[in-house]
Amino acid sequence: MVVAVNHGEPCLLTIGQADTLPSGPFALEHRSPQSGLRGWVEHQTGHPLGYIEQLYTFADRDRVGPERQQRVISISYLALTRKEQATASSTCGWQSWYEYFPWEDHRSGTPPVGLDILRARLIEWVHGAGDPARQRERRQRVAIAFGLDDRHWNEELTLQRYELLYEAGLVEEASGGKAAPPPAAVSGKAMVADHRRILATGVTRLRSKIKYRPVVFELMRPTFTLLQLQRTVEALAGRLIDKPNFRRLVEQQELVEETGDTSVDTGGRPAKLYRFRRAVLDERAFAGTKLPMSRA
Amino acid sequence: MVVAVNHGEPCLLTIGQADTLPSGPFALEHRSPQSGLRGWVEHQTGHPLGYIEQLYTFADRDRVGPERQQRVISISYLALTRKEQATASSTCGWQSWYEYFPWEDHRSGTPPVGLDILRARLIEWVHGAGDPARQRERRQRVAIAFGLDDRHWNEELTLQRYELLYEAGLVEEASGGKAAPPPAAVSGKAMVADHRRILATGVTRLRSKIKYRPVVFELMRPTFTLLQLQRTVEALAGRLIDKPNFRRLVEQQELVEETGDTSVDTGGRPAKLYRFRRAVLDERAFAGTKLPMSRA
DNA sequence: TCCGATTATATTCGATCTGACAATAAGGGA
DNA sequence: TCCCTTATTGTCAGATCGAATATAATCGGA
Repeated sequence: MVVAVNHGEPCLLTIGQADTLPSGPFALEHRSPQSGLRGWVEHQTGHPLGYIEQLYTFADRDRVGPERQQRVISISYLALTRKEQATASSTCGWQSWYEYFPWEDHRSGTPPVGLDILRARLIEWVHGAGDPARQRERRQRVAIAFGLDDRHWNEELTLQRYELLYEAGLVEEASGGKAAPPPAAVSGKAMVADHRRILATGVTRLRSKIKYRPVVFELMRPTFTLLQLQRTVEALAGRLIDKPNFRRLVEQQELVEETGDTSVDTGGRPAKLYRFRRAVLDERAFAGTKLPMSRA
Repeated sequence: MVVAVNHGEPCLLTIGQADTLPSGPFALEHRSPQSGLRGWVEHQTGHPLGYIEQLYTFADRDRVGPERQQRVISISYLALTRKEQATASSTCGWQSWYEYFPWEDHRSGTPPVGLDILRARLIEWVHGAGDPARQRERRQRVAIAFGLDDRHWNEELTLQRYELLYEAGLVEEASGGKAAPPPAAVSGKAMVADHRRILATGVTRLRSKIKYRPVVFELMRPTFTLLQLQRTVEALAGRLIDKPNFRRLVEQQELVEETGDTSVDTGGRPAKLYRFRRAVLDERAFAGTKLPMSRA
């Protein structure tokens, strides 16, 4: 799963009909899967991968279907890069990840269209459970994941939300029969096999990671304004954050330093340009970073 | 990596000469590696594994040595259980994990014996680097990981500390030549292959996880006092925490409920017995938990 | 039975952090 | 010059956290 953010949209490198994550068997010529992945993607996109993290290893039998009895082991990775110049080729392209998870984008301030439809269908599913105990359990899981009652929307629950929708048969991949899922504009674009689940895993991981590790900078150009940085974080988190508070945290942690230049991009007062202080990668690679996004 | 805590010591299930983590190939009869692991351990210890989490998948070539050209894929897991009755058999036993990492146990209030020796040897290693730039970089890594200068000791850096010691040739596994490592009382008991590194990975993961997920309870008996709970957390974290603050956080998060009984274990006022509120596993499985251990 | 040792439990206080909001600064364009 | 837009700085109240203090209950021995 290769991620970049451009023009405020979190993008995803896909192959095929934009329904497949880049993948492939890795040969003995690579010392590790990581280096194999790195070489493959750098060759395809022409841009180096700044950050690679292992996501999860799937080794379940029957993962690729009940007919094959051989076990397939898939190691999934999350990689961050920058989408620049001519990277899209005939074999791969970039897609906004909210095409696959329309309900995850809360940056407009109001809930995305279709979220209420999903909530209603989920409530139906809750009532479809047999005994009351199971109903209560389903009801609570939906309430937490989708912010029912007066709960806050928690953007880190992407994976749990996808799993609930899958269980309720509300995404196309869950073709166990039952009722038809809502239209794609509501339930999102499907992917092959369990790729969309891997994607949800990556989104969840990334959304929690940006809060305590300085990984956002892998997605930024060498110099940037604080608002650009904020927009990138918002793109990943899928929600708006307070501008002054964001600046305060970034500055007091000394994550960035001024270049001295300013940018006059869009109308308004010119913004100072900053660069990431590479030094903190040593200082704070473990030490931790904070972002202002606890509740609300 | 199977972990339990008994009598305030974090213990580890080992096989062989207490230098090997339980492991083995898994067969097609298991639906997933998880279920294979669960069955294996439950058969050995007679106690169910409460919690299993995937740690990391190693797929590097040459991992088992340069002679074998076949790639070995190892998926490592972290499992929590309780050490009860007759679990130790002839094939496996429990070891305190601080036997492998003596420098990680700061529960006495003072730094463990031998930590200063390691620090001194690490400084030697820093000076052994060729150019000054590399020296500075090593120096900073050591300072962060081992709390040099006036930095706080960060108990979550177990893995980074082990990797530094390995790089500096101060643990037995790093037999790349060079000087002999310090005695085992200082540098800890070695394990076969990279098992000690996996262990360090698990310790790091667990120490950070207990701060935001209610996993400690998998290590507790059905009822317990708040001090027992605190001692368990301290055993994992390797440091002492403030009693009133610990109680406050546990109570205000409604993680536990009183049973009505009291315990008269050691002298002093009887302590109320509590049980874990299973309900929060649904409520807060994602929502998060907090423990009072930010800084020193 | 009284006292002190020991541990449990409850409370307080101040420093810090955080979220929400307001105010001022610096450009561009009509 | 006025106004619109964005950048940047500042304020303030509530929540949180770490540290320390105060009170309660039991046991064992004098």
